[in-house]
Amino acid sequence: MLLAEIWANVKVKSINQTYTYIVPDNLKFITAGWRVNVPFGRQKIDGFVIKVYEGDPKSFEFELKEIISAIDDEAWFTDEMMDSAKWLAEFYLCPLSQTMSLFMPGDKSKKISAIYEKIYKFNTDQNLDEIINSLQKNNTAKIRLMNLFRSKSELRSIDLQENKITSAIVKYFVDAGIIEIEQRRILRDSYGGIKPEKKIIDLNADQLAAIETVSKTLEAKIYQGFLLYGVTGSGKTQVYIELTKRVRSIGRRAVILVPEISLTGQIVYDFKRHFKDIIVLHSRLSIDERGDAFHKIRNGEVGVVIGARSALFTPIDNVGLFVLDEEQDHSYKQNEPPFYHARFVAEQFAKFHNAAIVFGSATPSLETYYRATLGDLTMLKLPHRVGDNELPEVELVDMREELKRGNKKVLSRSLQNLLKNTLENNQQAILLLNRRGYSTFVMCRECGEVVKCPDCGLPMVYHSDVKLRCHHCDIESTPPDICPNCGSRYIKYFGSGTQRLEQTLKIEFPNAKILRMDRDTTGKKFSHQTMLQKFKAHEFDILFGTQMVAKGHDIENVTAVGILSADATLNIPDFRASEQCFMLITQAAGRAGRANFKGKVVVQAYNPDHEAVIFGSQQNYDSFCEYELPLREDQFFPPFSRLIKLIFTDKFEEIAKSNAKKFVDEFNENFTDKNIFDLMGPAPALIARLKDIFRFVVLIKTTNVDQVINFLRRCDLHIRNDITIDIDPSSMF
DNA sequence: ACTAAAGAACTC
DNA sequence: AGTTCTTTAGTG
Repeated sequence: MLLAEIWANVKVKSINQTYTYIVPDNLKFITAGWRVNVPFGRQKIDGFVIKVYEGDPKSFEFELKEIISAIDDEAWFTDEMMDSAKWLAEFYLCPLSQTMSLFMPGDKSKKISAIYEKIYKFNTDQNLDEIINSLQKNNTAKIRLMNLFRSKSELRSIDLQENKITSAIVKYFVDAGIIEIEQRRILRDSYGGIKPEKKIIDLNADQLAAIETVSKTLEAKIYQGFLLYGVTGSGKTQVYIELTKRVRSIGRRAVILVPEISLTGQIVYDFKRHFKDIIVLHSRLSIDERGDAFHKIRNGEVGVVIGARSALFTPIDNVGLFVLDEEQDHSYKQNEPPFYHARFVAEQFAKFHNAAIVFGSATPSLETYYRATLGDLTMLKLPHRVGDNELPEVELVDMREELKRGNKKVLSRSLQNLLKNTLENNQQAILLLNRRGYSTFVMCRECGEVVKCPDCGLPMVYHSDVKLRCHHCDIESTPPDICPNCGSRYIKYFGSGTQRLEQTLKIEFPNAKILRMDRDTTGKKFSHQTMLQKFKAHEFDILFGTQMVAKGHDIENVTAVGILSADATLNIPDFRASEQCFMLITQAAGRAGRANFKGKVVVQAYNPDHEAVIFGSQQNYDSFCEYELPLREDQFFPPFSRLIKLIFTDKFEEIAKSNAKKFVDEFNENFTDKNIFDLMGPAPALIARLKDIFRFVVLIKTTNVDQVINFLRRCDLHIRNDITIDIDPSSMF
């Protein structure tokens, strides 16, 4: 009898195996990869067919149940998708159902509702002229319909409507066997309307050299990783496009990843100039839209997939090129189960496909940059801006000085003047508010001193119960009234109050049109893009908002950029604080003066002496690396190690803590070489108490992740509900 | 002795 | 996860 191994699509860690079902006669056609409905205990659930084979149901100690039905009309998962899902589940220590769900639009198996339209075709056995001659001359509608077939072989209902042809007339020809009706699936495509003009761009020598280097790998059809390290405005997108052309010309496909939905607009537009068979994928599309996209990809109609990290998980085959634009961006990390990092997954997939992978950035992550210096990735440099536009002039403003001179406003006098001049010249400005994520800290506005933990030196985090906590050492204290460093009373609690900027701007520049852009104002699918388009069309003079205003769009008329509290990121208790601060300044500064005008940037900081701020203002990536890398090596942090973050949770603080401690002891017994396996914690998580559940963090640092992952599996950590495992986490706590 | 509530076990 | 079986706590 035909049996099937099914993986239940129930995202719970304790179900960590396949279940065997009988394949009923009416479903004999199913194979591995089909999605099915099965009875499971007292309920009906959906599941994935892992294997189909001949077997004897009586050889089981229990009665086997039958599969109820198939969900789709074909196998949903290709072999490649299943292999990838298996690898993901193994590496990220999560149930297979979780990683297989990544390859579906929506996490419950749902049949994609296809839309069909009628296509009217002329029966080619017939002679068009003879038919028209045979029609009565006064029946103009019938003649009109037949004449339409002279120019078109197929008609759609729009054509009939436009020519005022009723269904009765169509029916006459259908009954006579002259017209045939075909149902054809309509595939939704929200980006279908974009039809840019072709534009020929000359490539410079650096771009050509990069293209040639990667092309050799493309032609050899082997795996190789590249870092395309190009300053802002150096024409990386053009390199991606040329490489995509090359990979298409040898009959293979390309996957282009961008960090966020908001960034797909520009790159899709650029790619549409050169390619027709593009599909755009991201999580904001409706389930059915994504389903249609999968359908096209599965049919081989798509040559280029562009999208956010989820665009990795499609039925695409024969991929020759992966591109990760802005590879340093943290959006590539999924901060919920299965906590995958698209940068790492894309590289693994490139290995599966024997494909080239290009990581592009003006400010590469230290991980990627370090690998390139080791030769693990091939370094490709684009050191010049296209058209040799000048880099903007950057002025660093010491906000402590501003206060001393009596300016208590959020805008320094320099920035104030810059904005004034910009508006007078009818040019545009971007202001970046640096919100430091979820953590808040306490700082002296006079000397820039931040309250730090006496034990480890990381900034202490301010909590609403008026206490400061170190999230590394579990030490508490009360916030000081006067600065412990200089005795000043100007103590400021950073973390909120950023909304005031909009009011300030309106008062200072009453005639300027101001556009605010942040998470709250960019809800809908395209509003981010429409906002940018409006700003680009100069409907607004000043664009201000959080991080997202700093990211990859070029607007020619922007000549001024201001970064407020540029160094606030430094006070996040995380080893990447400096890197993030540096990146933010560099990226934001790169927005100024991209085309014909030289730009000017004002960077406001309370710690203008910090290397991250100095090198950021100079846009000097190499010096920043020289400064930061030895510090990382010292502390055994990435890129010199990889991290695994474990979070132990429990209703009782003591239990969470002691479970964590128990694990730490077990780990230390197994791994004695601290140069390869090191560990921090347990420490209370940044959000130490979430919904009355206590959370403790253990951070493993290692140069041998695979060995640690195997150890975690041996300890059965992956099936425990009270533990979260995050490999390559984006933050420490 | 009985019932309600909390935990553990199981789902082909 | 959702359901059922098993153990424990609570009650007069």
